[in-house]
Amino acid sequence: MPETVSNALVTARREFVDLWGQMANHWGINRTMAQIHALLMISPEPLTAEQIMEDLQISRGNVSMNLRDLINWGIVRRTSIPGDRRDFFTTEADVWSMFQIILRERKKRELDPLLTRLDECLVHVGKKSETADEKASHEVFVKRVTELRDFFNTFHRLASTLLDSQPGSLAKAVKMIDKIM
Amino acid sequence: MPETVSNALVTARREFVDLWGQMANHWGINRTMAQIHALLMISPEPLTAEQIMEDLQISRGNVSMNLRDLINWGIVRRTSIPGDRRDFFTTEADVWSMFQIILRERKKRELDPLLTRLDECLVHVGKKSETADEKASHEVFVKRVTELRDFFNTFHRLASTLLDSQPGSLAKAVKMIDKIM
DNA sequence: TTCACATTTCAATAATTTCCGAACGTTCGC
DNA sequence: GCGAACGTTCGGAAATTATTGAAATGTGAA
Repeated sequence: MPETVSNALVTARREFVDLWGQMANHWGINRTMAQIHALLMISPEPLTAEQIMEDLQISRGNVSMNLRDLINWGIVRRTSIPGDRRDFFTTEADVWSMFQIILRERKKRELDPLLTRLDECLVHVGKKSETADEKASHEVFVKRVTELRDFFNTFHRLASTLLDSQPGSLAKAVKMIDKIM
Repeated sequence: MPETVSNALVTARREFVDLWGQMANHWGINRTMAQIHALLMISPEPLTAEQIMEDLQISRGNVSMNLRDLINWGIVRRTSIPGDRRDFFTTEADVWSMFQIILRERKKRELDPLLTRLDECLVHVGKKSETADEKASHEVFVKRVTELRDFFNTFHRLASTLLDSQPGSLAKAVKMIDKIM
């Protein structure tokens, strides 16, 4: 990153990195990880760990571990520059691709296990019950869990669809849905 | 909640409460809050604070504060039973309504501010830059932030649409998106 | 191979979040 | 009014999560 950037740009960059970090909190994501990601997104060229360290004022180890996580998520790549021994890092430039990568990962880590475990709840609860009280409890349980399962199943299908669709599909779909309703 | 529920039902209930609590972590939500919510979802009748306390083995204060948050979110209601001085609590029974309530709240708390602040980033960065390096940085910044803004704007519209749509709309919408692609 | 530097790992520490429980306020029945 | 039951709040403890810093490991050039 050039060191000659203007004040306005520096400020706006900080604002963005900070914003992305704050958003991460809401989404259950480590703040520093999100800040590194933000930094990479707005950098014209790949960055070294040292540059990230200095810009965010965090330790070497912290940068290293969070970069590893980002790479595991699939949204950051390690690149190299000829004649330079250091590792450089970039993030996926295209917003839609980035969204798909994150969606794929969260689906795999959260949605799929959620559906599996909801089904397990239904299996484990069994079929019959004796007393009237218990029957009511049983019925409500099965009803609610089944509804949740169906609901998240819709999301599952939505995610699958979005995962192999073109950029812009979402926007188109939203417009169409608007018309229908 | 009846105390005569069978072992299988008790186990399945615990499984569900636990599952919901774990999911909450991924979504940046307090685990206990989610467990209380789960408990209310699978209860045929409203519960008292004391029942929640005992079931989840947590303190009175913890229950009280988390119920307050749940009520602020709008997904839990305080009800009363004639002849009983205690407060009873229920959650919205319908999954789609629950989804809409949460969506509305998250839109207000996260998406709207996000869009505002992304726009602010674009305003603050200004228009011109001098050096070649800076020009590149500037351009990339504006490009990326604009793309993100547009992307989240699509979500904003989607959310608005879903907020005043009928249950089942999402499922229909998913089918439509499938067709488009 | 050795050197110099780059990178990763991890135990210790710091920061943050969550939670308990005591103290307080309120309401109701007596 | 008084006491009992109920609900809320909040300071600090406990648990969890994030971060550092330094040692260990890896890597490429000569």
